[in-house]
Amino acid sequence: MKDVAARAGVGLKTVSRVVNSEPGVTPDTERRVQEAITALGFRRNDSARILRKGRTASVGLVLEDLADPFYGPLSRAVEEVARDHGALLINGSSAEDPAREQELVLALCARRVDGLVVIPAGDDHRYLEPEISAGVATVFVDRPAGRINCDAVLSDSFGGARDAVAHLIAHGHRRIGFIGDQPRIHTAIERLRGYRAAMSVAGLPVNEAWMSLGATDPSRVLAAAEAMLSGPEPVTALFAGNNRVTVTAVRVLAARPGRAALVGFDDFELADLLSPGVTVVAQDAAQLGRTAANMLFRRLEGADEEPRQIVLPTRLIARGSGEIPPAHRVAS
Amino acid sequence: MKDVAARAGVGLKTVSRVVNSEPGVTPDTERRVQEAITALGFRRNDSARILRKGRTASVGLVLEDLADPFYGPLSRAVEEVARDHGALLINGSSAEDPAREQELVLALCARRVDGLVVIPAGDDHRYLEPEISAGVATVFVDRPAGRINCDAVLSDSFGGARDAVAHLIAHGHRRIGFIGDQPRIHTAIERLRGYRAAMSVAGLPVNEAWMSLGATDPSRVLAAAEAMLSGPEPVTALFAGNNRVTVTAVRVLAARPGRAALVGFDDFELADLLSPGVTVVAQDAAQLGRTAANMLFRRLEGADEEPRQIVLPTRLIARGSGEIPPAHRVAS
DNA sequence: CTGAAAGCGCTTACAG
DNA sequence: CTGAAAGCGCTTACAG
Repeated sequence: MKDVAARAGVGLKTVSRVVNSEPGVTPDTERRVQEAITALGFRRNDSARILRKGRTASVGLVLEDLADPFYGPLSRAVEEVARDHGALLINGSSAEDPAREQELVLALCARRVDGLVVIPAGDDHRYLEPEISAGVATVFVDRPAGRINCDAVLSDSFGGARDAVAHLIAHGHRRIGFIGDQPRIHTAIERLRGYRAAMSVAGLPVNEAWMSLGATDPSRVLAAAEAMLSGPEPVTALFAGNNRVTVTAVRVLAARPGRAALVGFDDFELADLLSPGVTVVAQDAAQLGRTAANMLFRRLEGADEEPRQIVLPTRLIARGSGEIPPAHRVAS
Repeated sequence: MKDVAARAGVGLKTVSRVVNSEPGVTPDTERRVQEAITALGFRRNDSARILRKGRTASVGLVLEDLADPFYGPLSRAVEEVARDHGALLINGSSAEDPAREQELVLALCARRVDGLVVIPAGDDHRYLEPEISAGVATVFVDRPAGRINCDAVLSDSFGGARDAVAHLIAHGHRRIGFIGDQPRIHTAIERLRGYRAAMSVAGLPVNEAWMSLGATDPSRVLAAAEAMLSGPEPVTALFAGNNRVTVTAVRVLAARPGRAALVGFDDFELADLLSPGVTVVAQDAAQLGRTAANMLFRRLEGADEEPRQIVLPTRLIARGSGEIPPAHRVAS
């Protein structure tokens, strides 16, 4: 910039004005500055600008896994809102590891992102307190913050799970298995609660062997499903706690004779084209991201309300797999 | 930092040393500084650090659409490599709009990302020349740069398409339709070339009505597929130019009597569980991202070779849809 | 309409 | 082992 000013024979401030298209520069001066800019190949350094201005026009997004199809539309929605506000998106995957989540979040804070959208892996976010009081707006998505009071946008995991299980019960099932995410994760606990509530309302007993929380990698889910579908008290239906579990459950069931019923949490592409179509409790990932991002920018524009929690409804979509009746030898 | 130094009764440089855990500080001094840091809630401002150091430890990733399942694993792979090198990922979607691509790329350059991984939407990247000569390492992925000489990592679109179409021909098809992406996009042209090559090698005539390039939104693809499958010279098989097209083609075919054959470019989740399973030419999205990111960091570490183009092989996976013979009335 | 001075919060190069 | 000075490349607040 100094070189540009020298070459154009003007002051630094004038160059700054031209670069930012501020008013108050004669057309003639502007032309000289523009010429110097192209001649010297000048490119404004936004780091310096940021240092001076205080705002970085960037927001951080921390999620579990960029490669998970559930997070694609969510990220995209956050990005679009950020773009509308002239902000870039810096993001990273926690790989469901709380230590890595914290490392990422703090790295983002050190970069002075204006705000943070977090899909937490951990359940203790007190490490964020200094950052939040220093002014980093933060909104949690999909799962609430742990041990701090913070904005959050969630899906109705409890209600959705309850509806899913009630649906299976309405189709005659009495022995229903639940395979969910790790118990550290809020949605896993909520969906388990919903499962229990539906069973309890229907007056059905629950066997501990019908509930399995843990990692959602295929091998773990496969083992859990096989165990529930075999043994002395086999389940006649499965409720899968998220899209990763559902996909593996579909594979397990396709490979077995005498199909058990299945309802999955999260919709997924082509679920309707499988045979049978997969009945799901759908949540709107894009809407989740959009709502969170809007909340974030409202905070950034100075909204000074108490932290809020927004819960978005889920929707049961019947496609066939959830309407399969219990196998004959199992009918009550 | 000044406040911390004052409170601890030391110089600025000592605080800097503690913050960066550099050697040469007495344990006692260090303790005093640490105390001041926590008491004052000090958080290092990386913007200032970046301004001074020159390197931002961040790389930009510009892709078409974060929500497209093809880019999820690719992004994740780039992120992992960046993480191994201590860099963060800033990313954005071009939405297949060349102007938006350029806007994003230049915004990333103004932030002084160390390097750039670009899945281009446009076909003219001369706007990047000043940036590249200023030292921004750049690697293109999935599609090469246009009108500049730059590193690129591609899948073998031509070979993969040729194999796909040859596979259909080997199963008796003579009238084969190709539905691809917009002709501005390199992969669309290459896959069309592969289609033509396979037809030509087999001595089969090609009807212009059997080739349709354009947007990959469902309505356009649906119309194109319906047109090819109807009319005076209906095709008996479809070759879908990417995963978005394939998914719509699966829907179209499922809704029609007398199934046409289908081979898709790009593998996708659950392709094997559909009925019939969908035969695809698979490319390894994660490998594409990983290779590109490694290339980028090699450049950042000073590798000063000529720009290279790496082409990764594709793999045909037969699952049923590509092995359906032509309908009877159509057999030659 | 234009510019000189001060400063954003760090690090570098140097001296003690 | 420790620190004062200069500077990274911009913008802000002010004066002319």
